Amino acid sequence: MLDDSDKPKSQARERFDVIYLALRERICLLDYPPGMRLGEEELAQEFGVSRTPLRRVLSRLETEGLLESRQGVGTFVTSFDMEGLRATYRLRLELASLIGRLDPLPVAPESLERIRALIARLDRGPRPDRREMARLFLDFYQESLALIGNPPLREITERLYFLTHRIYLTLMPQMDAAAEVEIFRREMAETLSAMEIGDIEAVGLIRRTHISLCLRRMELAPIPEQP
Amino acid sequence: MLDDSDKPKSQARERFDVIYLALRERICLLDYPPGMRLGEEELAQEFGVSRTPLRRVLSRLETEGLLESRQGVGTFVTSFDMEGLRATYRLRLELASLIGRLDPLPVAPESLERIRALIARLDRGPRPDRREMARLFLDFYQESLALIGNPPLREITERLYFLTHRIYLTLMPQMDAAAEVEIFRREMAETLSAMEIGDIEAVGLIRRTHISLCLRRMELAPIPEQP
DNA sequence: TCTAGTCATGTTGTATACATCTTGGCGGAG
DNA sequence: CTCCGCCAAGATGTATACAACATGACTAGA
Repeated sequence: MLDDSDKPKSQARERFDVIYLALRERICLLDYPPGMRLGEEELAQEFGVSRTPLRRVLSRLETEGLLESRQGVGTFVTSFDMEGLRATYRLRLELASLIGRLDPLPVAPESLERIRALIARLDRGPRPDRREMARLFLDFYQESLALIGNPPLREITERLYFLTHRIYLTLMPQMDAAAEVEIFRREMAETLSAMEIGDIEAVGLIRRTHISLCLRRMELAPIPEQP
Repeated sequence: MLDDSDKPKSQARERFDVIYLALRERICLLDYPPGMRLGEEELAQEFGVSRTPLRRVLSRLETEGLLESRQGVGTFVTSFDMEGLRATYRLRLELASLIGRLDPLPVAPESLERIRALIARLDRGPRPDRREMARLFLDFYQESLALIGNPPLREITERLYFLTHRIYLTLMPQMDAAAEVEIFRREMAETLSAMEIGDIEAVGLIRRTHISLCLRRMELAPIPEQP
């Protein structure tokens, strides 16, 4: 999705990508939490464009399930009930085991370095707050996506991550924060080991395991979400 | 995708769906073949709306990979090179085996009737032309989709079908027409048998097999497509 | 004749004004 | 006091005019 290929993009498409990526990141980092209303006019002013191109971005985010527009009311960040969350997680789980089977890409040395840096960021700093955790998750999964050589699989995996991982983040405060940090640290370390020996299949299986365990922990979390 | 749930849709969304489904079907049936240019003004007039809501539909079809807009040039129906086709088919193949594992839905009796009617349509009539075949494929796969209880999996499976099956149709004239018809007939009959005993897992595996064989036959077809 | 430059033409992209819809508050009748 | 209905305000959806852009034909020069 949003191929970062080197061919020149038109200026219009460039603008679209900037706004799209910015809004998607804000939703993913919970700067725009589920249920929040977004004002089209306000956003258009912020990015220095009219409502027309901005609405194009919002429309796409809506088809991806991140937003929901209701005429006369507003545009809102979506949430998930546990049933929808479970369905999506079960699919993500199956897709994870495919990344090693469908055209895996070779591991880039810089990718290993970046993951080591992420682990160091987690170890050195004090206890990270939720937003810092969200940022770390995002940066880490970017490296995972880089291993997927099958274009539609990469696009779908990315989309489902942005769709559901933010819900996990909203449930984090009701979970054992220190434990979650430690689990994430272990996932990064395990993934790094697998990548170092070039075993992409193992990377997929590690991720599959953690997606499954993550879903289980969410199901045990006390408060359900209202759609 | 485009949930046919019974809750009332706003008038705007209703219009969007009508136009979206109409254009997607035309692309899928090769009424709009790969490479064809679509005029926004012309389409807007046909559907009795202005360019604004029409462009919303075109924008979505573009993110789904069915269209490609270039400023100052036009909006074109996309094609695929063999590499992209192979990647997408390999993913479709893996997804097919999931439909029996992820929340399969019970078989509706009317669905069995409709499939029997499709087989009868193929047996009674004369040798069907390509467009009639495209219509039969579409109607048949609609019944397959109805078995997928996992919403994101159903949406993705549907989207990838509309994205690539039309390419198979463009290659059909260079293949053994009678053989292709017979293969399709057998797939429908096999699927019907599996559905009659409620074995959705088998439905998925049958489909997986035929997707794999279909890709192989396409790879052997003489003329490659230009992107 | 060939070639390079110019511009007219038609397309998609953008800005803006207006239409349509939902919601919440206000006010009067019971 | 309660409840029903109306209306005003603000949101998204739509229509239209204009800008930006790519293409091909045409022309002038070598």
